[in-house]
Amino acid sequence: MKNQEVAALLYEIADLMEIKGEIAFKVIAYRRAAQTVETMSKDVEAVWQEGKLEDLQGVGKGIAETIAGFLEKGKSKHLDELKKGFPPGLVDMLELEGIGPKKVKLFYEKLKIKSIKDLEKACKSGKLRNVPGLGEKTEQNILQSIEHAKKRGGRMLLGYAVPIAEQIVAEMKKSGHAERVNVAGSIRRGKETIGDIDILVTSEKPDKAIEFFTKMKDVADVIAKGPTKASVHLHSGLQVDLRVLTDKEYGSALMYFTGSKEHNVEMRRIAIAKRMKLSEYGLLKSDKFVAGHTEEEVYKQLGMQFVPPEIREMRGEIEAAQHGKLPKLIELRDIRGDLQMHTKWSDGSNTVEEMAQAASQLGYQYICITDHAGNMKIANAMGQKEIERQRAEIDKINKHSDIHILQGAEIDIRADGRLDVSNDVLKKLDIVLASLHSALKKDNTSRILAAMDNPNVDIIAHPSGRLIDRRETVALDMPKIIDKAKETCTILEIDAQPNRLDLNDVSVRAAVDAGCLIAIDTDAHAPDQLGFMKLGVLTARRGWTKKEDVINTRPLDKMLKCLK
DNA sequence: GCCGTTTTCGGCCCGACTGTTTTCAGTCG
Repeated sequence: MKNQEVAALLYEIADLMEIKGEIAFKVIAYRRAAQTVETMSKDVEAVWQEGKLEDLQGVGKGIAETIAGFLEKGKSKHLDELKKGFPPGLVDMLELEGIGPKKVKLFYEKLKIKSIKDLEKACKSGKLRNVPGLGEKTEQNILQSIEHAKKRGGRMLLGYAVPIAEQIVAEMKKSGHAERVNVAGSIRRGKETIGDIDILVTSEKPDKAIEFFTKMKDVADVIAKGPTKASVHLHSGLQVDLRVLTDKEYGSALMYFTGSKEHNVEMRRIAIAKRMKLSEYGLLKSDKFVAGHTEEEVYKQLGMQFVPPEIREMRGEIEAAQHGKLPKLIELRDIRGDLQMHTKWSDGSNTVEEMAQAASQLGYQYICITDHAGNMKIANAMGQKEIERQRAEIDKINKHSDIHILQGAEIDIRADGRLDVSNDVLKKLDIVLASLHSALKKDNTSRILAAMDNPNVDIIAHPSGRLIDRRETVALDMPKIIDKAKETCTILEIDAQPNRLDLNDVSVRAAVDAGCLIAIDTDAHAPDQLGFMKLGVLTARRGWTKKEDVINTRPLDKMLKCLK
């Protein structure tokens, strides 16, 4: 699949056109097309071969030609033309807070600044202040942006941001200056990584709320502070935005602040088509307030179903909501068990009994202990004798446990596609998870296909093998894997570890659409990691997953019937 | 450059905040 490459090409063209001073709508057009290609499940190359590029949303004659040229020749004439006369470091400057295309252009033309490094030097030597429109304050702000960029080094994992956001919500509630307090933004949408934290509050005393917010103990510096809105950096480098509103406009503001931006833009467009106006202050018809107290009422007034935050990504949710065809998404409370976790028998930090007790407190009916088995010494994998001893232990605990414990194992798929444990041993386990851990460059797709053909393999664990902050998705033919999963009745997993979330949202959706069954597991290596389940459910929801698509929403007997 | 329940031409989301300006451009979300 070359979708990501094509999207990157279109984004880069957009960035360069913007710096060049191209009219805004052209730039927007390229970004929209890039987004379509980036998030669609079909292979862009296949669409091109069918001659149907122009059927894609936001792709017309011009952009279709650009894409076709790129797919044909492996490089883009259009992009090469644009790059002429532009040093490669220019677009990097767009990553800095407070720097947009106009400033980049200005820096380059007036001061020959070609990179972030040049820019830093120019600020330190006070050269920027000589340019009309720029001043001393601008220099300081840019230096600070560069510092933050160095510190932050990209986006933060959802699983790490959620506790921080919850902490801030708790503080704001305790402050006495805010009545309703919510996390909005990409955290509310459950995106796997987040750029900043958005907090929304209603308050009778906005100035007090803002004051309290900008003086919280974790705040390192204040970026912006007005009567209704403020932004700060925490000591960790993370940016937090606060917006203060009245109760009346709470719903429309929550919508606005939740995003995605693209979803909001489309919603506003729909409002205009209906001769109304949508902003964070409500839905207005000739300046008369129509809706805004709740999100539900805004969607209703625009003739749509309520769209859950997790799917507000411009992936077809608007059309579905207009036709009343949104699925009822899975919820955390639907989960009845967790089918992947580790104990001291391999690389976990607690006993079977301790994990069972923790799971029991979450209200689960069953769990599956899936310690590593085979030859993976690095994960302290169990041998055949240990598997038998573990079985005896589990049987013993099950006699007095209020939660049913299954014995499973996580088995490595070797470089040649064979499993690391013999079928005689696998047969005796309740559930077998197979997954890639090593030799990730070697023909990953056929290794997974081979594993699925094994009648003992029930679940493919963390199928793509990615680690969000360290390792890219291994090269996989996901459509092939999904087809095979359907054919062999193999379950695909969403591993809910913060740095995995694997399958990701897009792949989950493709799998569910194809009729595959999903398991959402935490892969917990300690009791508190069982709480990652909510991240897995968020990812499933982002993939339009329903309760019935997920095997561990079923009671024990029905769940077992889903296995091979 | 794209697109059509207002349109095949003329629009394309909208408001807050900052820094530099004396009325606004640039940036952000």
